[in-house]
Amino acid sequence: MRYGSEHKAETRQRILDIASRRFREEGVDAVGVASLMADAGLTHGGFYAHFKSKEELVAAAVGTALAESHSRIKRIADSAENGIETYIDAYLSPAHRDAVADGCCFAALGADLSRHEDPARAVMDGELDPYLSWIGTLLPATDPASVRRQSAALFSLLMGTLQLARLATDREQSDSILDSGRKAALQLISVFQGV
Amino acid sequence: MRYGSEHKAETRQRILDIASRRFREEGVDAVGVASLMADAGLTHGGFYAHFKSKEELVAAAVGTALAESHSRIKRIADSAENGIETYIDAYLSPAHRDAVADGCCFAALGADLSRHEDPARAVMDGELDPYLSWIGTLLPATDPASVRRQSAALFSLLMGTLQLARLATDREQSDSILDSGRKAALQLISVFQGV
DNA sequence: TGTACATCAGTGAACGCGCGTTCACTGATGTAC
DNA sequence: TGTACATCAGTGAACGCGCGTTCACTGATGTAC
Repeated sequence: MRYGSEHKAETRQRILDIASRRFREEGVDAVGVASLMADAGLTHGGFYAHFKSKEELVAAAVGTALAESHSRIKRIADSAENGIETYIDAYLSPAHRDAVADGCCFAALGADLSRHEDPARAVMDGELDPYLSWIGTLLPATDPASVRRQSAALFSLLMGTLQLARLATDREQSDSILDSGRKAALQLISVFQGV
Repeated sequence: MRYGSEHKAETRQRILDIASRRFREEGVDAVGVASLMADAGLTHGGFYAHFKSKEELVAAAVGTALAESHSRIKRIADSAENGIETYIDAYLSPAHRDAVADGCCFAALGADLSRHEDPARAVMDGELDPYLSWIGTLLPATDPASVRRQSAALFSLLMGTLQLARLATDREQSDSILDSGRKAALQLISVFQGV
């Protein structure tokens, strides 16, 4: 079976897209290579024509997940009039809570990956700084050190809120956790602005 | 080998203590029954004299972990003059960041457990409300609904900050994330107090 | 234009391994007589 | 007090299973002549 010149790259991308979604949804350990390849319409043996190991796939898939979820939320926030409020609302929306597979990679896999020193953790660690810097661009400008502190705190609040909302089984309680986080985030922004 | 009357209960507790620490440190899936029993000085076969299944152990160990880490931090905060500040400082201390095995169970296992509907998740879910209520007792009293919202937001900020600090590989960056969270938490408290 | 060959993405059987779980067994101790 | 027996926490071999990984092979297509 010989294929066109872009065929292999397309297959690799298909595996990456599926992996980046399923890892967030089910956790890295719960998703096996064979099951992943089956989802891509292939058999497990072919996997190693695309990746050296599962570890390497995890790192690449985390990179894909970070890039994808961040570019989506950046697009929403950067095009809005009030970027920071739009960002907060999108991040703490019930839709984001319910769409783990397409959602924030830090919230879904951060606690897991922080346990090991492996390539995937390095990828996520490396993406933290740029992401916090981007959040900084949405904040009222003061000195860089303050912006950095404020970005970190705001994102911590959002990520923690999202995870708590995902943990709560009761729908009403979960919704109210999201509301609490949204309100507190806006209050925090006000403090940052010196209002 | 027949033993004294409390012997079996002691063994069960020993397994639970080891499991509650190792699950937080390494993750539930990474800790096998055999390895756990070896840590307790026993062989794997005896496990099922104490627990019906690994799933049941996980639920019991999560209960132990929650009870232990909460009672420790409550003791510290409740005995202090300014409970809420003491709580924030303890939760966001470098010591807590570095002691995953003895630390907050929500931060260590929350994201993992929120993926399944199993007994352990139910245990953790059930402990969330009481824990947020306790945080509420440290907050300046207003109406119950506000206190609840404030507790949820404060804890989200703390948990998110702790996880982010654990994710960051660079020690200096991690310390500064903890500082950011501490500062933001205090600012949030001030807003809650209407200062 | 037609034929022979090289390519290589994908196949699927097989590998060693560790997992959770089961079960016949052990043997030190408590109890009954 | 001494003997026979019951108890049962813990042992360790064995189970089926799914994991990540390897590898000899396939066969449709591109290339060379």
